Amino acid sequence: MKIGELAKATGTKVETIRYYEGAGLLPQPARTQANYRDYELSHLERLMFIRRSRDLGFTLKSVRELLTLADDSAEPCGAIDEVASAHLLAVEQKIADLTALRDELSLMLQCSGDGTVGDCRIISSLASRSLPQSGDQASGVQGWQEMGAE
Amino acid sequence: MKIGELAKATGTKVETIRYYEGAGLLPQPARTQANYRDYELSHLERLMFIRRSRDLGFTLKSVRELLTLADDSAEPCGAIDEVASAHLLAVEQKIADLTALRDELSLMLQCSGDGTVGDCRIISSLASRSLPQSGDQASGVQGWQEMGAE
DNA sequence: ATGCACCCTGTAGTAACTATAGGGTCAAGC
DNA sequence: GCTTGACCCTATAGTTACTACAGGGTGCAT
Repeated sequence: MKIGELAKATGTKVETIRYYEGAGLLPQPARTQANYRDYELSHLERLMFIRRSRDLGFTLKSVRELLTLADDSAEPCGAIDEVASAHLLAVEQKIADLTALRDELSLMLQCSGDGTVGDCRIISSLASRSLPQSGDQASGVQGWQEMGAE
Repeated sequence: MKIGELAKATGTKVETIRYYEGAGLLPQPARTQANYRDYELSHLERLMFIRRSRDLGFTLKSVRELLTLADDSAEPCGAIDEVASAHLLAVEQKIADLTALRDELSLMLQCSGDGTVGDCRIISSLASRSLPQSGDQASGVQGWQEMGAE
């Protein structure tokens, strides 16, 4: 199957598939005479694995790890368990962070939009400190930007 | 105050401050004879605003918008309200996504690590489809990676 | 005068794609 | 037989929000 078909079958963009190949996640397929990529079922399956893992929030690094582990099917399950557990923990932490955030945001939004900016609660709420809470910068909610609050 | 002091006072890295200046979020400060940046209180306040907004998950683009709105303090509060509400909505969506994710992950993890990879539930769970659920690729959980599940 | 902590600019690297430029291939229709 | 359009190819640059150099200057203390 050609790359466009594979893309459609997995809901992936063509460029993304080529990117995965370059990143070593998807093995290089055979080529047709015209130098088109020619995929087989195994590629489809592997790509579905990758996409599903990504949907579940695993990084490509983790996916690579999972794939390596999965390829060696004699390996004990423990290593995979570890990757997944670590991820679950991270997800739970992220949920906790976001919940705290949501509470703060909705509190902030009690300022309904009738006054002017001068006495806007949101602005003063954002301006108020409480910032270097625990000293470190890299803590807290980070790395889940571009959620579309423009 | 010098850039290092400002950094310490706000829990921001020096490079990040310079980055904000380049990105037009922080106005260019005066310079000392030695060409060192010389900040004033207004810079400190503005930087705190930026950091707090970032902590609350606003993109730099949104922060820029909020700052522009805040600068014109005669403006009605409505526009600010809009930015913040959109963000709150996005956060709530993200929480819902992550919660669904967590449930799926913890279900997956019922496979305790005693078998071999061959019959690991995690792998087969990841391999199973359910992928092009609603046809579009850009949906679902996306953009909150590097949570450390390596 | 020598070390050290701090400052400067400019560039490249990170993650995971996405988009663009500039081309080649294939099947259909006129 | 030739063009049109949909598809394919490679290679490179752009995105977000930083972070990390490299290579050099400054200020103060010993």
